Amino acid sequence: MWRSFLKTHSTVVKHLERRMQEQHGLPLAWWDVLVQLAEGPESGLRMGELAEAVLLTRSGITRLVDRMIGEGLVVREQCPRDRRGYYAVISQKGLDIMAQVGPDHSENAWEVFLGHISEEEAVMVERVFSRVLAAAK
Amino acid sequence: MWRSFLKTHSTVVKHLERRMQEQHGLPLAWWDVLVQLAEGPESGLRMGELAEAVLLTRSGITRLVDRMIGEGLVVREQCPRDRRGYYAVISQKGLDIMAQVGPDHSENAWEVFLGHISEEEAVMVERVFSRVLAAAK
DNA sequence: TTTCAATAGTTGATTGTCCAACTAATGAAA
DNA sequence: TTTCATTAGTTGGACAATCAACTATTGAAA
Repeated sequence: MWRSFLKTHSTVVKHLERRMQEQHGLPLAWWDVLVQLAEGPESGLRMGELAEAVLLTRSGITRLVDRMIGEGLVVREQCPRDRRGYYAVISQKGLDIMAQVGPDHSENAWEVFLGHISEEEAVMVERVFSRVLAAAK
Repeated sequence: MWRSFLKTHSTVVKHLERRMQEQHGLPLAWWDVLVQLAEGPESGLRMGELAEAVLLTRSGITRLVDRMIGEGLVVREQCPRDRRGYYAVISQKGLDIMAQVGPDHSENAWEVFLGHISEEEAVMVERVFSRVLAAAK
């Protein structure tokens, strides 16, 4: 069971990564960042919050955001209350890209993962993993 | 559900990785290789088979095995039937290390993952993931 | 028997992530 | 008010994985 968990993760993530790269030339990690920023508050997310949300270290997120700024998908804004801090904010171009990529990504995710799992199963798996996460915290 | 899947994977793998590094100074990937070789045939596994089993590319496994040979955990043996091919074979030292690491690793895996999942849940999750994998193949 | 596309594995170059060390700013205690 | 441990984020260096290109070998078709 542990092994099928690992293999499923690897297979599915690689599949989604490859598809998104082919279809839009976008790394999956960039998509994750865009989603977090779009779902979060208008003002953006602090670097540390974003790092946690996308499962990277602080230094990892610094560099990822740097690359995305280089492509104009994200903007860095200084935090007025705490001058050590910065917000990462999604740009209009970032929003445009999301609109293009989103439908394809959903279709891919459905094709390779969600489409093979029933409603009850999803609920069940969700419940199990939440329990694991709560304990690991 | 997708997100809890990703987060669980990340959290659990990082936890096991860290514990194994602290307790025995061994990367998790090395453990995976040792397990595959110990479970496989006496003669060892072809590089390509091993790559597939531990979810790496051929070039990835070449380098990983190189490192493990450097530490004396694995031996490379030429395949007599096909002179392009090589077997990776676990050494006595590799077997000794497994004996030391195994119990701790099992305990860690139980503590952070398996211990929070009931028998029926495990069966269920296994079934779901097998279905996903069969379709992705 | 010769040819040549396919296969096994390695290597060079690149990439993305991490750790450790660092700078700058914060805020609570003396 | 001064001090200093803590926190936010960045940076240099290391490392492991990838892709593309390469060598050597295989085996089937001409």
